[in-house]
Amino acid sequence: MDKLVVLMYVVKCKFGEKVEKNLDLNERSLHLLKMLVERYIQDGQPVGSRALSKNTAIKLSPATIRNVMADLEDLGLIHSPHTSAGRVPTVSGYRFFIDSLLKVKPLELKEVSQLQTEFNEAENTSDVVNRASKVLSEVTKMAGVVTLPRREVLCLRHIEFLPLSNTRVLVIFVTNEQEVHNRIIHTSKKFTEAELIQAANYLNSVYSGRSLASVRESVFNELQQHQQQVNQGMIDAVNMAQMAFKQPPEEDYVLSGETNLMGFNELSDMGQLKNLFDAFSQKQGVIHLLDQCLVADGVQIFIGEESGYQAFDQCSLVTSSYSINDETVGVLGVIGPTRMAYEKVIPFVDVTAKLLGSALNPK
Amino acid sequence: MDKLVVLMYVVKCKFGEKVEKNLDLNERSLHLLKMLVERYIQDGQPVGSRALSKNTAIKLSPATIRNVMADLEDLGLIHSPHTSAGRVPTVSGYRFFIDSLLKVKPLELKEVSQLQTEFNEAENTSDVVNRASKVLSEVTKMAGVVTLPRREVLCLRHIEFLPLSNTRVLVIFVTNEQEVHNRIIHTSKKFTEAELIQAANYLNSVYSGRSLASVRESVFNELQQHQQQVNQGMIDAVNMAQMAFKQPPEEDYVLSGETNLMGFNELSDMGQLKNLFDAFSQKQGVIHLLDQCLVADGVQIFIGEESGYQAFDQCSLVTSSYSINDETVGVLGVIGPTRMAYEKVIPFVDVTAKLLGSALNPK
DNA sequence: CGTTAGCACTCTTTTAGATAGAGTGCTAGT
DNA sequence: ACTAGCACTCTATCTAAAAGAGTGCTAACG
Repeated sequence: MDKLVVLMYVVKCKFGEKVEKNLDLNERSLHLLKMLVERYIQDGQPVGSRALSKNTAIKLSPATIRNVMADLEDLGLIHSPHTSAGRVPTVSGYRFFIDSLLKVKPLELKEVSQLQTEFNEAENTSDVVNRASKVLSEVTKMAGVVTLPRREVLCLRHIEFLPLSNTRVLVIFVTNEQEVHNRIIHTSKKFTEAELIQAANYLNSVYSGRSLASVRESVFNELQQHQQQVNQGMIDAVNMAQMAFKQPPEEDYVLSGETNLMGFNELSDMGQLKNLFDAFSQKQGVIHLLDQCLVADGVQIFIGEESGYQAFDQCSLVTSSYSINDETVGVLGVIGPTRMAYEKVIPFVDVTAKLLGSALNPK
Repeated sequence: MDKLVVLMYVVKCKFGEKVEKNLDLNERSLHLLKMLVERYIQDGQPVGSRALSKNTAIKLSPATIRNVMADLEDLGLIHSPHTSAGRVPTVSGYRFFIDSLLKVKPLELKEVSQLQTEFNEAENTSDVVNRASKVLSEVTKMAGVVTLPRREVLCLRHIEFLPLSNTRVLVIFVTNEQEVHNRIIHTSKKFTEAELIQAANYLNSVYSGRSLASVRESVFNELQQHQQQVNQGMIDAVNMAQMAFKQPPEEDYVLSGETNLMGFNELSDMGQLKNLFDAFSQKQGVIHLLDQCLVADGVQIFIGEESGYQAFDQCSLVTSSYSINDETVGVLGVIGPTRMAYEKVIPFVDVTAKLLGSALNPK
């Protein structure tokens, strides 16, 4: 194990203002809310005033607690399923809990190093990503998701062209030492095998070792400048490179442990569950959601409807972006019921993101 | 649309002997059984004697029908969930129904040609396979599965080596005109880039255009024969080829419409469903099951526990192998509840397999 | 002898009512 | 400001009863 990672939790605080505004939310109310949420996360049952009162840390009668709870309900932080049930946190309640009340405890060194070992043997990018996803799901017993690192920052190692039928050309390129990609382009004319080899040689000599993004840029500039250059072979090569790289990188993610979600009875409504799994297999909706986490640093959390994605209404998503060489290249996270052990999941997701980043870092 | 396909249903008949043995299974009983199964497949409710009696095609009193049903129950073909419910087909009942009673109706030409169009635009193998899987699930509203074609019969187009760190070498090879594969091998010594290029050139000149299976064989023979040959470069090349190809081809399949299975209430037990989906993501169990269908021609059916795979206990699997150039290379099928419309699914799976085969056929 | 009508019986499903339990809101008292 | 007490509401559980569906058996019929 080489690098240990500094833990830092940047949790977005949407409701920061609200704390100021509602002065009636005194120390005691907050503490009660915290107790209530923690209790609910533990048991999954609506928690009543009596239950809270029995809690050692609180020496108030149920009646008093009821008054406080009525206030919290007015503020929309908790909610009663029906008259004679206890209270349950609302989305706002969870939000407030996470942003202002939750004391996240960093992982122990031992746990971190154990996590680290999961990545040690991995050979290539997709292997690392798979392991990350698997670890996320296995540790949390929920679903783990990891987006593949953005291709932009990958480093071009080698490119090659093979002629297909007609004007189609198979482009194979290797990035990041050992990741093989391929795509098919349609050229303006039919090239011979020799021409293609020559073109590849040229591109390899000029662009090998540079990032895809910079290659794309250079290629574009070169086309602009040398529009009517003498060396047609070079133009052809650059042209083909542009076609190969201009296609938007297909975004994708790796999901593990989806089936864990079938165990939670808050997700046991078959219709909802079907929606969720449909979302998983269609992918684009989830990708869109994950992309939103790409911009922010640190851990980001979507609670229930906050994600704005119907299928995730009953779920929470705890994500963190991960970086290679200080450049953010992907997102990873955990998907589970809104009632999850945030205080454990948050630091875990954070650390895993850091570890994934350094595992992907070319030494 | 170029080729139309001859339909032929070779359905394995496990219970062929039983028909002979039980002489009491006269015409009438068989017809009644047929009615019962059809009715049950339609409604999903246990069917009673009265319901069958009302059926226009049968002019028997409920009492008589009850006697017959008692016989059928003794034979283990149908079964009563409890005293006052109707009867439901057992696995044996379904088996007998499918093997001996079912009149499968071929698809209409129109339907076949419409199916055909689904494959027309597909460019490469994985695209074709994906479409096949999607079609299977969308038409049947159940889950569709297609194994990737066995690599053995693929034709080697091009091979290339790239040096990695230490003695590791990245092998890229193209099969079947445009399918790109890659793997990493560990060589006995460190090769220079020039050596690797030379090795690739040699292999390309000798083996290009041959099937992977034959390449593997030749490579093996060559190593045996020329053990102490002068040309070390050639030995190295052949050696690397062997390492690249010896690894067993990773079998895989494409699954679509799994979520359709969440809609059936015979599969609505969350525990069972979880098992099923776990099986889908672990893959090997399903692959093993599908491999069993690779040997037989035509449509094969596993009903409920017949598959011998716990997770599929509540499901039936209707499969057919598919072939390229008369060589069987893969399996495709439909997964759904045992109560499915076999008379439609069977011909559909059959035709789809034929179409997939011809879509994959290099012209 | 095969078929049918009749009937008692069994089992599930539905409905209803009663009861217990949990928790609340309100009021009055400390 | 807090608490005790109490009436009230709603859910969950249990019981009993009734309805419905279907069977198995027996005896009668052509």
